[in-house]
Amino acid sequence: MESFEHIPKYPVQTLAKALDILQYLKENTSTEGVSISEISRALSIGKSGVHRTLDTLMAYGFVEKAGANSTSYLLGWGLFDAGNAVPKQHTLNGANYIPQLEKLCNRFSETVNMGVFNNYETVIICKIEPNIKLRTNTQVGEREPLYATALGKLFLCDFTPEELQGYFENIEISPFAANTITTYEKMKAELAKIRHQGYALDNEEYFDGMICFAMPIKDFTGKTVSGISVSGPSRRMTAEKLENIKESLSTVCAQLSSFLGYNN
Amino acid sequence: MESFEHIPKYPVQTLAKALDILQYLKENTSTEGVSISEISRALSIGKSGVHRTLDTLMAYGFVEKAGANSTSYLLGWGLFDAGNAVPKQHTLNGANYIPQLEKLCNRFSETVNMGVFNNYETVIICKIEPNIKLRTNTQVGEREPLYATALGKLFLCDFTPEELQGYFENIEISPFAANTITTYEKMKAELAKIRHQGYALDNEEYFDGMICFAMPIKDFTGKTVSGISVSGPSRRMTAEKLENIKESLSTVCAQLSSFLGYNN
DNA sequence: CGATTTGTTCTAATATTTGGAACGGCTTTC
DNA sequence: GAAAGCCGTTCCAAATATTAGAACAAATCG
Repeated sequence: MESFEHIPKYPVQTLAKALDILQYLKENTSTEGVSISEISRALSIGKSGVHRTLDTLMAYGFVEKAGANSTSYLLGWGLFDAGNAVPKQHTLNGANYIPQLEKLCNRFSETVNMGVFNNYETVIICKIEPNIKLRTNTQVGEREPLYATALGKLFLCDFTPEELQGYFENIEISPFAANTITTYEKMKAELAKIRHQGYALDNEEYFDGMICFAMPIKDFTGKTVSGISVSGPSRRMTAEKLENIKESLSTVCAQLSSFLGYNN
Repeated sequence: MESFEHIPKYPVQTLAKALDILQYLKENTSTEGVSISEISRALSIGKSGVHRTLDTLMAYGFVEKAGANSTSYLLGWGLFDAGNAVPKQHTLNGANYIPQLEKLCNRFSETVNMGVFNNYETVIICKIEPNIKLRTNTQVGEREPLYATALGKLFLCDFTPEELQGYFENIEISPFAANTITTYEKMKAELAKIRHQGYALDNEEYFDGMICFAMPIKDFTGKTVSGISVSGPSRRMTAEKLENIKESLSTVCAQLSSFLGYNN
């Protein structure tokens, strides 16, 4: 996995430690926050260093104290804000794609996801659900593995055989569901099929009982920069419905791709 | 103005510079990215330092290169990721407020917003709309000025007269709509009224033809940390309706405030 | 009520960051 | 087409900022 990540030649260690702390804070799920001592122990950084780092991060709103008389820390709204600025700088921003995703959601009454490729994972950047009461496991901002999802396989299509092999050698493969593709060879064949078809199908490869149909959005270089998926329970995703989804998605993705300068 | 910000006793300067760079990157609106030299000039940090810092930030996905062969930088999806984790661990999260906001939205068939105070602006953290087809200009994660909105004025209520004056001297005032309050004196009177009433009204101060009613959520220190607003076209926001909104919001905000330890 | 653990402060030793200079590649300009 | 300028990148030694650990008071636990 390391070979895929960007490794700075001249890392700023102080900053790296601060980002490690931020990452550790992010993994906290409670609203109680995390104490300085806990961070110190977990990351093997001196208490005083953690203290000073959190103090500085707090000045920028990236972390906050957890509340009442708490001395524990949470991620702060300044980080929320900064995070929400990210999509605006990326190429698809001007395309006004959300109404299109909503139309797709309304038409098929299934969950519509949009994802981008980042650091050998898919980041869900937009999610439209048919019924607000039905919540699936994934949420905006979360990451999904490439090899087990329809969106992810679209991104894998841009990998050379060597890159794909490297990917499979470096990541930890988990059989999430009945049909998860777990070997390089099978994936190679699958990707060939996807490239030929122009769409990807996740047939119970990530969640048992769930099928996901996805198509790519490409930029002017032909690279798949994003993708849209429609997913639902297998029994509702009939062949006929999938065919209709394919047609609709095809139109939307072609339009967004041309927005990015993709021809043909 | 400064007195509001948290000033670390022992700042980690290296980290502070990195966060300055991140903030500068955030202000960029284009999809072209920002060059190392530009950042270096703008923030008076040596080119090599900017380079090394960006390299480290890139390793964590907080920034990205703008394109395959580009040497300019954009905010990265790792930051998006981190930002989306913020609401999940915030104190109000445990209050499970979204259903309450939805109830408000359903009851009045108007847009319900929730905002928090951060860095002298309001950050919209949740937005519930009665009809998905009607879109207002604001979106989750975006910032609104304090002086022109109902939510913002709630936060201004915590300012001392000196702080308020400093605020008005340091920000750029734009008359967004017919009734935008643009002077310190008028705002001072308005805030006194709001403090007395316990709610804030934006009567066509941000968008012409739009009225917004807001009430504060306070934490254990009595500080207004968040607020909820209901907004709609003036003709629909009758006195009677506003009275009903006031009652409903009052209940919800009191409940959420007590959740944060606010007494009385 | 004693024992532990917490956050915070301080200091001196250390390792880190720093900015400037140098380099090669690229674009612009004359 | 040559030269000048700007770019990102690398390197280095000087100097600064960070670090870990100890010390302390306050809070928590048994």
